[in-house]
Amino acid sequence: MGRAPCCDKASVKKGPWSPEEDAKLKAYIEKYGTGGNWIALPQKIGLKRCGKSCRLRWLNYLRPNIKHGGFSEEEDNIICSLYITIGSRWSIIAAQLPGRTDNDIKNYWNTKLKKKLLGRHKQSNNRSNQDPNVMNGADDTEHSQGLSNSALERLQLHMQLQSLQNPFFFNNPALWPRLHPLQEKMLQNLRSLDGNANPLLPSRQLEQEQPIPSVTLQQDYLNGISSSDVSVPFVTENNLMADIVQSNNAGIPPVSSFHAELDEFLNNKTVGLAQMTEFDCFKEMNGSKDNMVWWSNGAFDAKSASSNSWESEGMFQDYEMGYNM
DNA sequence: AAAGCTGCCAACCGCTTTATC
DNA sequence: GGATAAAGCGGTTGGCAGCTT
Repeated sequence: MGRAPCCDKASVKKGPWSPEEDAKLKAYIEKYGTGGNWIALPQKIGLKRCGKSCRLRWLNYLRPNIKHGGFSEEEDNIICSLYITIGSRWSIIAAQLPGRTDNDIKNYWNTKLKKKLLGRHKQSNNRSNQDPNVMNGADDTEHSQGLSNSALERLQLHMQLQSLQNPFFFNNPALWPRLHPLQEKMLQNLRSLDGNANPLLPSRQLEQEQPIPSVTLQQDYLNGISSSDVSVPFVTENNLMADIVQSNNAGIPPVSSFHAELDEFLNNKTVGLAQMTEFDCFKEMNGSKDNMVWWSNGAFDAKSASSNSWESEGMFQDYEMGYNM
């Protein structure tokens, strides 16, 4: 038995909003607010619209200070950084970009930014096909049935940036940081799908080849640091995010090399072998728990933070999906 | 000039989370 | 603590505009 519809589908209007409807909704909300009940709102003002539709229209279009289009490079950087870090949590990403809506950012990512990043790398990687340690472009996604596109994209972006920016580092597995077991598992799964021949993924020995229950993995991930190896912090998304956002909130240029490199990358600057600064996203994430202050420092509303924080089980879905294959 | 293609974006759908009783 | 309703969220779709052939 399904859930009851929020409104009478037959009697509500669908499709684009007319200027009259916009004016009605805007005038009412500006005067009285939403009254805490979107469902009842359209009836109050005589709109033949679903409450959800009204809410969406207000949030994405009518709300004051909404910006449309014209994303700046700084915004590109933030979106890209956060996407790599947390995936398609558009509401969280939007919370870091004043005036932007989650829908806007989502559309922008899907139609432009993703192509700008993955597309360009596809070209650059085609030129370096001879090197099995250098990854291919986004098309390899097709070979990875079962893995979420979001997780895969993020992984690809991580690694593509690594390989582009620092071939020396990338070709020397000994220099690689220790990954979280989940991340290792994802890499291994990706490799195994291609019979280990997928040039997207360089071969890398797992240090400990033993099955880990997903519950344990989740717990480890929540802890951020392995209880058995405190000296080598795992790659956590939180720490990178804290860096990215703290830089942004302070209104100062980003201090992280990740940001700088990403900025350079987005601006299509050439990076040669001579420029071997250690571009290491992972290193950026080796912060302390203090970095977590971002989550509660008012950078975005606490409700959003709580409902979307790492303690939400959903964040592990991508990883688990890969692990459980 | 017109048909087909592609990119973009507003809006919808349905699932999940949160709040309330 | 469970049931229900509302809100929030992310994925998907439909339609329009501009471009290509």
